[in-house]
Amino acid sequence: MGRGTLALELIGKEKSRRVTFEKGKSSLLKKAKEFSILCGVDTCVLIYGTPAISDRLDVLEIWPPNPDEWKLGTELMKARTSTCKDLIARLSEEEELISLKTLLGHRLESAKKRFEAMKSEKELAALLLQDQTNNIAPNPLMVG
Amino acid sequence: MGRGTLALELIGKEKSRRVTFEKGKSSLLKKAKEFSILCGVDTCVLIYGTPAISDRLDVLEIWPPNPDEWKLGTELMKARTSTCKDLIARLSEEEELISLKTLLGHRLESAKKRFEAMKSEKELAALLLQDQTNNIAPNPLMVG
DNA sequence: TAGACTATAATTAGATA
DNA sequence: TTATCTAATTATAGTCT
Repeated sequence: MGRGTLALELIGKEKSRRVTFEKGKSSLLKKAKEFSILCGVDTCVLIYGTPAISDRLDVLEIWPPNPDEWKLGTELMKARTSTCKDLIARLSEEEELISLKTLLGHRLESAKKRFEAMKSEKELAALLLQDQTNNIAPNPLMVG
Repeated sequence: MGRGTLALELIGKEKSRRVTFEKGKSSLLKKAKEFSILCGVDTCVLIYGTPAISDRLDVLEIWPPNPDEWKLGTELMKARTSTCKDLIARLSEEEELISLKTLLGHRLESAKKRFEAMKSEKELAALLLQDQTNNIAPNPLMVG
């Protein structure tokens, strides 16, 4: 599209790829928001920008934004993210399991073990509280 | 867009809304696929089409398609869905928790309890196996 | 009912600042 | 760098089959 036509394959030039990534991400999320509002359906987009985009870190981007990461509480932001909360609220127990299996696949087992390893409710509460005040640190396993 | 311009609000007429939903879904997923290929990033889209679209059932749509639901094993389909598998494979433990918190939010606790209630590895294996052979049945809690 | 058409709106690749 | 511009292309709302 635009001045020239692009083949449907990985963009070779890193600079062009990064520019197209930033433009395309905005466009995709805008489209998802429009679609969600016009049709009254909850929509969620996950983008895992590595390694073609970020050569040093893995970046998992989630739309609508993670409620834990909200810095401002304006009505506008609340409105923009309400669909995600509704989605969460309406997920049944079975659908949670289906979502988990789909998104986590064969790593379901390790997630289960992780949950079981949590000794107390306090530990979980502390973890949730921590992410509300700090940015999410790059995972040490992924760096270097 | 098109012949007229549409306000950014829920489309009132059910027929128009359903048509826009079908068109918009195709467009959104096409855009996601293009974005994913051009920029070399893994992308996942969840659409929860209820109750504005489907008045009787809740329909959770996932792109790329849920591997558990594949009926055909062509190379094309494998290629189209490989990004989702890669996404899953590369999720770190921390990122799993972040994803879980975002997608499940306040229902994290109930999911945790559900996992803990599973008595043995055999139970989980049986559940996974069951969904590979059967279609996912509509949740009785959601119907009627 | 679902698909094709099309005038118009929206997007965007490359260029430029 | 990051933002803006714009010709070229794609998407689509309403209409017609």
